[in-house]
Amino acid sequence: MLTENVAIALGVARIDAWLRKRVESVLPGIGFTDFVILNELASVVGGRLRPVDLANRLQLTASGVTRAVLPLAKIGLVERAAHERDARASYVAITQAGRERLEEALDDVDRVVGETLASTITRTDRIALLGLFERLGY
Amino acid sequence: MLTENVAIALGVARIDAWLRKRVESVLPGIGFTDFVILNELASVVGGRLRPVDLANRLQLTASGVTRAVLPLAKIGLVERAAHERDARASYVAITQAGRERLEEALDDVDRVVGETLASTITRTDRIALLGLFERLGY
DNA sequence: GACAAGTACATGAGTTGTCAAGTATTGTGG
DNA sequence: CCACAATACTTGACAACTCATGTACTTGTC
Repeated sequence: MLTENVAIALGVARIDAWLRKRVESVLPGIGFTDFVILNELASVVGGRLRPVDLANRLQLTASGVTRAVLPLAKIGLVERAAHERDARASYVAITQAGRERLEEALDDVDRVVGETLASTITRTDRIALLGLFERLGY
Repeated sequence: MLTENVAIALGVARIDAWLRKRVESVLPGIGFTDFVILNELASVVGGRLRPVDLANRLQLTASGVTRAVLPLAKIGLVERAAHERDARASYVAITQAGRERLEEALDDVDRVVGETLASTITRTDRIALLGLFERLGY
């Protein structure tokens, strides 16, 4: 017998898998993580973050960020820059090309998520979900 | 600027990553996917499913199921059985040991999810989420 | 009843994440 | 001011998934 808590964990996992699959299928040449990274960078002033901060925000590890950023830098959507005051640290910054690719992706994602959820999610659900995300600090 | 739809996709992904990380840390010697597989098998009459059905329910591919089931069968939590009428197909069935391990896992997962969500999720959130899962057919 | 098409599953190769360990740099207490 | 802890990142080894493909079997069609 499932408790409410377990049902929530399983349900969230399932919705995530479902949405992620659909979102990835429309992303223009980048993966879901790439999309999230670009979005996170674009959302902060200066458009740049240290890898370690990126990792914390995205529930990734530092090495995960290192590996994800590498190909993004190679195709010019982000670039690495040295930290002014700490030679250990560095920055990952979104480029103009990255912002353009992100804009494109945002449109596609909005559309596909809308289509996916349209028939099942109510206005009340949306408000509850968005409120929950806000309280969780997202 | 994020639309509601995009915010939902990102928020769900974030909650999933958060919950999954905590759940995995308490599971007794099995991974999150293993837990979900055992739970799925235990929830159907007969306690068995064809790999392809398991894949559909869990948003996995057939090969993902093949690979996940292998180690579970090796430690005796599930067993494979031939299909009576179709020699192409087979069954994955949960064993008694599997059910016992699942019981144990369910307790742990309930506790850790409760602790993780207690401070941030409201009664209204719970009802909204559970209602949403139900409408999505879970 | 033979053969094309479809279904169920397995396997090889690639991707993307983790963890553990290593390097370089910075901060700090005696 | 210097040894030592902490921080930021990278790298190698591994795990878990996907996609593309292969094999075995079944089904529909003529």
